[in-house]
Amino acid sequence: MEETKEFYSVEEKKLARYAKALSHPVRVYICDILSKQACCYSGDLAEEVPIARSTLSQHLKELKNSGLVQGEINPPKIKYCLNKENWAEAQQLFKEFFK
Amino acid sequence: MEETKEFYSVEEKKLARYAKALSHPVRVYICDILSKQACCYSGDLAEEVPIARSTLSQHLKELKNSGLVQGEINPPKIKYCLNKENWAEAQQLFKEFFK
DNA sequence: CCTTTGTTTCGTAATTTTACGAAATACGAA
DNA sequence: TTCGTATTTCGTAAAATTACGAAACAAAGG
Repeated sequence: MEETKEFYSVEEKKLARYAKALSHPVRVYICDILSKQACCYSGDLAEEVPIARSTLSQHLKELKNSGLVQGEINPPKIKYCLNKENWAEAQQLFKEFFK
Repeated sequence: MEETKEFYSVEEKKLARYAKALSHPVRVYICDILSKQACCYSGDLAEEVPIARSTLSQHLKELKNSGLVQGEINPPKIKYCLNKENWAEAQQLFKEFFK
């Protein structure tokens, strides 16, 4: 079946993408931390969160792919922060969506 | 590994659940319609949306399970509406989350 | 009762997600 | 260069998601 070219709006697709990034409690938890206390390291999270480091790394990768989070290399650590611009975009999209 | 009993907060889990419900464009689309123009029937959606009726039915089921949407049987049709109470809860959760 | 209408459930397949431990990578320090 | 630390990627497995068409269901109308 030929994809009905761009049936969904850009906003709908963006919102779905951000929602997907937030569809797992650990990713919500990570964002909660990042939004409340600036940046943090993968290792700091690994000590708190009840999952394997490799799994945590996967979740961080997904958050990065969604655009909500960015990682700054600061060897040998990697500092994760919110991506302010995309965070604001997501905020706006959800705000519009719910009203 | 024993699940660290209730590691995530109730809010984090609820938000993840709502986010999951909104993690597919068609479900965002359906909610968009329901939030803008009251209720509608599965068949009305099926005519617009480029997916099989059975697949649409699955998505509606997920929206119902998440609590965002409710269905009223009105034979032989089923009328879908937003669940206002849960909608408001989700709105509030996302609002708090992003600020 | 049989048919039509609107919708969901079933069976199935392909893809994606989630998870883990082991191995790889990258860098600074000894 | 070798070691130690911090983190990611790889390989893999189990479970969930997404999708479809066929079959089932439920109620109204003939």
